[in-house]
Formats: sequence, C-alpha cells, structure tokens
Amino acid sequence: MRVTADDVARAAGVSRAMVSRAFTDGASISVAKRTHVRAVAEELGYHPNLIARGLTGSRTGLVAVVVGAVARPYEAWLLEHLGQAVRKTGSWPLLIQVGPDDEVDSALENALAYQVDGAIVAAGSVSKRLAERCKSVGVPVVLVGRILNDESADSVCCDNRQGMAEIVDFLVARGRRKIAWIGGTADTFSNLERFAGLKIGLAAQGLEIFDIRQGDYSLDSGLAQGLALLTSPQLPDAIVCGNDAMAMGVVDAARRLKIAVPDQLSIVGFDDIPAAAWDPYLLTTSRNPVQETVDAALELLVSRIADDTQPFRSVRLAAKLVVRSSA
Amino acid sequence: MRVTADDVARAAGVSRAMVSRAFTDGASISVAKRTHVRAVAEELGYHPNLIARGLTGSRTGLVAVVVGAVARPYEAWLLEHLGQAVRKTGSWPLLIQVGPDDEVDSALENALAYQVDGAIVAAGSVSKRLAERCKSVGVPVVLVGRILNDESADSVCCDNRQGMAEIVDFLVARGRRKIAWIGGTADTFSNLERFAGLKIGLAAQGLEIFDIRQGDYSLDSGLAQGLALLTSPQLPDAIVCGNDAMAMGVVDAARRLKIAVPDQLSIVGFDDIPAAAWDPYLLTTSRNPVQETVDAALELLVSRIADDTQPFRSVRLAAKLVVRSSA
DNA sequence: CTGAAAGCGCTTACAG
DNA sequence: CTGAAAGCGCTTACAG
Repeated sequence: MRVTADDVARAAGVSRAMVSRAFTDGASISVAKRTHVRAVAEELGYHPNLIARGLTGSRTGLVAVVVGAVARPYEAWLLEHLGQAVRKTGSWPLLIQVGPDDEVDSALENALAYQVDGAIVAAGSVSKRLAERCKSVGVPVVLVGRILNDESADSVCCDNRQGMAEIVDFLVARGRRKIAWIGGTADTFSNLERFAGLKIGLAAQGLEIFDIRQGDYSLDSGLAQGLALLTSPQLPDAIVCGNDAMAMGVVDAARRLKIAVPDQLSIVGFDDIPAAAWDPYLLTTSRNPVQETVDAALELLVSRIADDTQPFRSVRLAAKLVVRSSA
Repeated sequence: MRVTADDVARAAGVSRAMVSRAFTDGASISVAKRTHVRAVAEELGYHPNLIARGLTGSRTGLVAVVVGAVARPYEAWLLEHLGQAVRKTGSWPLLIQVGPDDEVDSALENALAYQVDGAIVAAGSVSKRLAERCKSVGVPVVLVGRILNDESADSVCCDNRQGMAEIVDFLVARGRRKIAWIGGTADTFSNLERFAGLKIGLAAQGLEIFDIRQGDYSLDSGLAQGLALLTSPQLPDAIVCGNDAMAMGVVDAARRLKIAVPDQLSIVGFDDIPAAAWDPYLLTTSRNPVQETVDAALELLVSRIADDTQPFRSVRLAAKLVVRSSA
C-alpha cells in the first residue's frame, strides 16, 4: 500500500494539515515540526501524491509539450531543450506528439483534461476555438516557431525573413544570381516566412527566384528535389532550402551528380542543426537560436501563469548566418 | 470556470454518477441516457477531469518514459516510437530526460508521485531499491535496451552479442584480420554486451582485438578516436564501433585522412539509425529493431498492469546485419 | 438501469 | 504556529 499523509500524521502525532504544510514551501509551520514531520515521512517512505495535490491546489505541475515528428533532427534538438527548460521550472513535460496540423487541437484537448498548468506548442497550429478554450480555463499556451497575429497566445519565433535576407545578401555577394528554392511543407508558418524572406531579399537585389521546388522538410525530399533541379536544362548556381535537412539532401544530390560545391553550386540551409556541422555537409545556414527560443518560451509561460491579464507578447529572435563551406 | 460533472448532471437531469457512467465504457447505463448525457456534456463543453479520475480510479493514464539525451539520433528515434506506442495504449507519456545513470532513481521517484500506471526506462539503470519500491506500490517498470538479471522487472533488448558475432563473421569473410574497437560510454549495458560479443566472435575466429579505444557514443568521439586509430603506427583494417554515430565519425576521420573505405578500411556501426543510410555514410551496421523493441516493451507493460503476479520476462530481439558500403 | 453516499489524498480558508 | 472541517471532481460499491 501507499503511504498517505494520514499515516505520517498519525506516526508524527500531528494533524494531516501539518503534514501538508511540512511539504509546502513557505507554509506556516515551526521549523522543529517541519523537520520532525519530514523525518517521519522519510522513514515511512511517504511522498505526497501529486495527483491529489493537483486536484486541490491550483497547479498540477504538468506542462504539455506539443512537438512534431520527434525523430527529425530539428525537432529532437528542440525537444531536448524544451524538456529541460520545463524541468527547470519545476514542472514535468507531458509529451504530445502530433502528425498533421489538425491533430494539435485534439491533443491539446486531452492535455487540458489533465489540467496542465500550461502548454508549449512547437508543432502545427492551434485553432482559434481551442485557443479560446485554453484561455477560458486559464491554461496559457505559448507557441514556438510561429507568431500569432490574432492576439490569442504568446509566441516565440526566430526572424525567418531577416535570416533569409542575410542568406540572399551573402549569396549575391558571392556572385550568385540564379538562386533556386526548395521549400518545406507547404502552408507551414516557417516555410511561408522563409519563402517570403527569400523573395523580398532577392527583390531588393533586383533578382527573381530562379526556380521553385517543394519538399517536406526531410532529407530525402531535399535529395529528390535537388536531383530534379540539378538535372534540369537550366542549372541554378545556388539552392536555398527551407531547412537544413533538405539542404543536406541537396549536398548529397550534388555529390551524386559530381557538381562541385561551392564552386559550381552554393547550397544553403536553415536552422543550423548539429548535423549541419558534420564533415560531409559543412552547411552554410542560418542559425535558429533554439536555446534562446526555449528560454523565451518558458519565460512567457511562467510570467503568464503568474499574471494572465498582461497583454500577449510575441518574441522575435534574430537568426544568425553561419558560413561553412557549402556556399 | 471549468464545467464539472455536477453541472452536466444538473443540466441533464440525472445524477452525477450517471455522468460518470456516460463517460465510462462498459458502465451500466441505458443507451438513451448515455447519448443524452453526452450530448448535454458536449453542449456545455464538459471534459472529465483526468486528475480527479486518477485520484479515484485505479489508473491515471500516465506512463513515465525515461530517456537519455533526446537530441541524439538513436534516442530521438526510439522516443518517437515509444511515445506513439504509449499513446496507442490510450495512455500519455510523461517525459523524463535523464543525464548520468544516477539520476534515473530520482526521476522515477517523481514519476511515482504522479501515480503513473507504469514506467518505461530506456536510459540508465534502476537501483534495486527503487525497483522494489515500484513493485511495492504496484507500478510496473519495463527496461528497454538492457536485460535485468536480478528478476525485478521486465526487459527488452536486442541481441547485442549475436549482432556483434555476425559483424565479426562478415568482416573476417571479407578478409579483415586487424579489427579495432571503439566502445561507447563505459559500463553501459549495451557497450558491455557489444564489446563482449566482439571478443567472443573474434575468439571463435582465432583472432584478438587489434586495438581498443573508448568514445561516448557521440559522432565527435568517433571522429576523435577514429583519427587517433588511423594515425597510429599500426593501422587496423577494420574498425567496429559501439554505435552508428561513432562509426559515422570514423567515416569522417577516414575521409579526412584519405583512407579508402571499404578498400583499405572497413567501418561498422550498430543500431542502423536513419542517418546510417545517408549517402556520405552508407554504413554497414547491425539493425537494432526499434519498432519491435517498443512493441514488446508495451506488451510487457500492459500485460503486467493486467496481472502483476506473472513471472518477469526478458525479451531478446535479434539484431540483423545490414550491409552497405562502409565495410 | 439509477441515485445517494462514501471516499480517493490532498490543500486551504477558518478559528484559535 | 496548529487543528478540525470543508472541498477539489471524480468513481465505486451499495441499495433499490
């Protein structure tokens, strides 16, 4: 059987309320009593039942962390940081993996049933309806990797356009003019912004996109689209990709076709995932500041849990060009 | 405010118990009433509070998933499958990331406080003490990636020795005799078994290990140890690594040193992570059957939750040699 | 099939 | 600082 606060109270000769206070920081209880109760609890192997505490108290200590396909390098990297950051606030991450966008709503719905203290959504999007529901039950939602325009949640995102603009400037300075694009999953916030950034950057240089292809953010899709681009009659002199994984696929494609990188072709990614720095890729890319993103996300979450009347904030973090040898 | 079962009961003109039954499969309630209650609940936006249900009922629907550094390819890959498998049983994964081995105990302790229905531990090890505690409170623990000899938990693991034996046979058949080893994190179950398998396999062929180095399962450590091995006076003709990531580092090392792979040097990994199949690596390796492992782990967990008196089981899954061009 | 009652293990006003 | 009481939102025997 499990040891309950009642058992401890009896053994320690105090009331159940005292046991509760002994395990609550800042509760009014004498030092002597706290020490004693704790000692008795220790001896009996008592640990407060966090589910019961969650039912009574205002917090469960659970935070929903919604992520996409975890096995992908960027998502895995983000999740590692996200999970640690949640732990640092003293809460535990309830992992919610989602596939296509439309699952986020139902996943979040379930998290709400667990009375999570908040949710960090780093995949897909949240419907207006659900955002309202979260708000009405007082569960703050922070979006990572997208900025919400309709003022229904806090959000953090890197500056995709600025990152793309820097990439374009870099490529043009390197003498590239025929710049092709391989986009990630269409309709994705990051893809839309990165694509927009590319177009704006090129326009500012008086250029147009040389060619456009679409992948799905996977290395394989980058490889496939890269092969297609590099075997078409008109060759680009640079290929900019929606993320690093696809750019790595393009590096592979160029290698298969014996196209010299970066001499004949520049290849650029986005995110600066760990693998971007591996020998065979050495990707020139734009760093998505994951650690800062996660820190900002938790700061937003914690501050909203403390005060849910403040106006919604959106944090834009600068992306940073990282030059390696692929461009 | 949140809508509770009482609100629904009042609105539907039934007792609170009926609301509960309407949301419990198999409870004795007329079809008409169930439909009606559900409809009213839907309208009011009622969702059963799973924390309250967890306090009363026998299950919380929470399963602790303990993993190591999530950003590593193998761990990320495993976690993706693990999380999905837990969801398939109708439970939610409580994510517990651990660093060094000794953190597992305290992490699990916390999970216990959340009254998890079970725990899947795919990192580090669980102390005898904690295993006993889990047992005494009726929380089944399934170990993934290690087999327990002391009969205190169910476990699933691939057959590291058999996998290594096949690797050795393959290399010897290819004419390799000077086989070096780069181990992963020392004292790790997988590392110990894989190393043992290598030695046994070599002994069976009348060979000894040519050289031994130690990494930490990271690509960087494989690169560093690979460079060390390949710049020593006596060169091996094959390097077997404790996992794929390190083998990929060795491939990078060989490339830097312009050593032809596999002509001059065979490189072999273990696990068959997705990246092992990428163009620049094309690793010959032994496939760690992640999907089957995860399926087995959940089968063990579910069956033990149903009946905790059955004897402990350990499942060994065959590893499978995957030949690509690195060896 | 249905309802009233008890209880899950805590926390939090409320008195003292 | 301390205890008795009420209550968090459910589920589950227990009667009917």
